[in-house]
This record gives sequence, structure tokens and C-alpha cells, in this order.
Amino acid sequence: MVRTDKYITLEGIYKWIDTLNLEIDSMEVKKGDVFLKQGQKCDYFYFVIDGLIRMYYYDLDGNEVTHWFSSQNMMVTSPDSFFQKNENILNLEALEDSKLLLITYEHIEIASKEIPGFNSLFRKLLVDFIVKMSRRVMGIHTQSAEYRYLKLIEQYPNIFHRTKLSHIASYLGITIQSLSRIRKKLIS
Amino acid sequence: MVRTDKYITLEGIYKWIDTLNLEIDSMEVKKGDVFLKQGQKCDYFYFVIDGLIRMYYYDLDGNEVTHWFSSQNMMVTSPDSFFQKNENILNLEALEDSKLLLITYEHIEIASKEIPGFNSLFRKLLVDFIVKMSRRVMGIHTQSAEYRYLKLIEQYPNIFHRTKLSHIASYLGITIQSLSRIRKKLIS
DNA sequence: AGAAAGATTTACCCTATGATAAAAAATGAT
DNA sequence: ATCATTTTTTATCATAGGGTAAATCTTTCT
Repeated sequence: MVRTDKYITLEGIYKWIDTLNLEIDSMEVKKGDVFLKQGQKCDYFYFVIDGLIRMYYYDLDGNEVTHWFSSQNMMVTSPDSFFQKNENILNLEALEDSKLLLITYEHIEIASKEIPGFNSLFRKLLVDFIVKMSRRVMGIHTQSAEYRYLKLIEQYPNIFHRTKLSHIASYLGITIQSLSRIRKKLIS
Repeated sequence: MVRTDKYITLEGIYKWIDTLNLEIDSMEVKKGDVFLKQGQKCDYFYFVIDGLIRMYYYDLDGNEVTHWFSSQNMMVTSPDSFFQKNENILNLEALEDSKLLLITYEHIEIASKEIPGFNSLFRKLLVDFIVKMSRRVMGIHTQSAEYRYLKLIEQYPNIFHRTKLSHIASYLGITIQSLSRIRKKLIS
């Protein structure tokens, strides 16, 4: 959910684990696995070592709406559940076979106390995400679906080519049919 | 920008200042004052002691778009500029005569090192904001403008009654005319 | 390969919202 | 109180995107 490559690298994470002698579990999931479901407590701040994860929820009509994608070296969690202990409404699905690091709340509390610089780093991570979400709201409010689609391909070509159009459509807040129409218009 | 009443009270802030013997400036602004403008560096994490602040930006056509409101006991800043030192695109305007506490990056760094529990508190603050922004994206993607308007009145009646409809409209991502139409429909 | 299931596109009509313009109402200044 | 300015409403027309349904195209499984 939070893109971290700018601040936290895989090596950084491993070094951190090493420093603390923490036991941090990892998990392998198969393509198609939904390893977090709405209603289930989200116990981890997942770090994606490899693969591609889709976060989604259900709207009032029961349709899946994609909320976020996370690939290598990104983090993903249900902030509502993981940090605030509220009911979790998010689902996490592996779009490819993936490997994840399972960071607990306790790990974060320990790192916060023991590792100099961790808090500043983690703060940056959260702020980075706030900025991304803010930009997304701004984008929806001021840009056409077509423009947002083009921007998405430009900024995340990597993710775009590894997922279905239906996921892209709901991420953009439009129907599959609408996206198809936009794509047709762009070709000609 | 960040609603904090749940976690950080005015007394908490003062106690914190007291604990550290920090010199934290405050500032009084008059209704209508735009005290942060796009392009200007945002040096403060503003804490609203009293009043009402509107955060807005300009879309490509030069129209003002309201991004956020902050009233008593809420925080507001341009995360992009304050934390990440990027170009600031946000403007802050006082919708009423207001009083603000000016918290610097340095204050936060000091508090982070010196005050036990500060990091955990501040993390909650940021996460709270992430959750709010996420909900906003979800709302835009799955709810009608009418529903979002009603929700806004319900959740922030306080803010709603102290600001112009044009600000509400752009906050909701619709035109003033559209909002007017919705309001008319709701009356009948 | 062939069948079945799933994903995407196309076509049709419909609705919410946008754009422009003008009228009405509210606010503020002298 | 009056006039000027700003805000909100109303009206008309245009358009992006939604909903339903069906047609292709693609993938997966046997």
C-alpha cells in the first residue's frame, strides 16, 4: 500500500531485522490467493519481497473495487485494522506468486524504540503515502478518466502490464466498458 | 489537514511545549488572509487553536479546488513541502479570524527524540490521515455526489455551516451548479 | 485440439454532471 | 437605506460515463 523504494530497500529491511535479532516471518502466496479478507484482522505490515499484490474492497453493490497495487519493495497493509484496530474492510490478493515479509505491530514498536533513525524513516514512509493519496484525490477531482489512465500507464507501466483491465478500471473509478471505450478512442 | 482531536488535544500540545521548553510561535490571521501560497515553502505544521482554515489548489483551468478544511484542534500542513521539501502547490486561507501554532520540523525532530510516546502518537496522527484520505478516494469511487454531500453535512456540520457552498462543491469534486441542483432536489 | 470459462469489446440507451448564461438572493460598503 | 459586489440558483444544452446485453477474443483445462 505504501511505496517505499525511495526510502526503505530490501537490504535495509534485512539489516534492520539483523540489528534487532528479530524473528520476522515471511510467507509465500500463490497467484490468486486472497490472504487477507474483509472482516479478518490485519496483523501485518506486509513488505513485498517479490510479486504483485492487489488491495480491493467491495462496494455497496458487491462489486470489487481495486484500491491499490503493491509490487517489489513496496509495503502494504490495512491501516485501519493494523494501526487503529478498526474493522478491516480490505482484501489482499496475490496477482502473481509472491513472497512477503510479515512485520508485526510489535516489531515496529521495538524498532521505534531501539533503532535510531527508524522513526524519521517510518514517518517519511507514511507521509509519502499521504502525498500519494492526496494526489489521487486531486487527480480524480481535476483530471478526466482518460488522462488518469494515461498517467497510470506512464507512472506504473510495470504494474499496468501485469494486471487485468478490470482491476485498472475500478482503480480509476470507472467501469470496464468505459475503460474499453477510452482505449478504443486512444488507438484511433 | 490532519484531524487530531482524537489523539492530540490543545492541552497536550501545550504540555508538550512546556516539557521541552520549546519556543513555539503562534500567529493570528484575519478572515480572508491567504497565509500560505503555492510556490512558497511550507515551514510549519500548523495547529489550529481557533478558527477555520481552508486548504486549496488551482486546477489546470485556474479554478480553486478546496482540498481540506481544518478547524479547532486540527492540524494542517502541506506534507509535500513540509516533510518532503518538494514544491508546494497548496494554499492556506483563513475562512474566519484564526489563531495558529507554528510547529517546525525541528520541533518534531526534538520531540521525537526527547518525548517518550511522541512517535507513537505522531504515527497515529499520520495514519489517521491516511485512513481519512483512503476513505475519501473510496467515497468518490463508490458514492454519488448527493450521498457524499449528505455525509459531509452529517460528519462535519460544524465546518459546513461556516463555509461557502462553492468551497463545499469543489471539495466534493463537483461544480457549484451541480451542488445547487442536488440541494434543490433534496429540499423537495 | 476442442470445450468451457473468463476477459474485453461493442452497441444501445440513459443519467449525472459540466459549461455557459442569466436571474435572483445575500452580503458588504458607503 | 442604497448601491455594488459576491454568491447562489435556475435554465438550457452538451457530454462523459453508467447499465444492460450480446459479441468477440483469450486463457485455461481436459
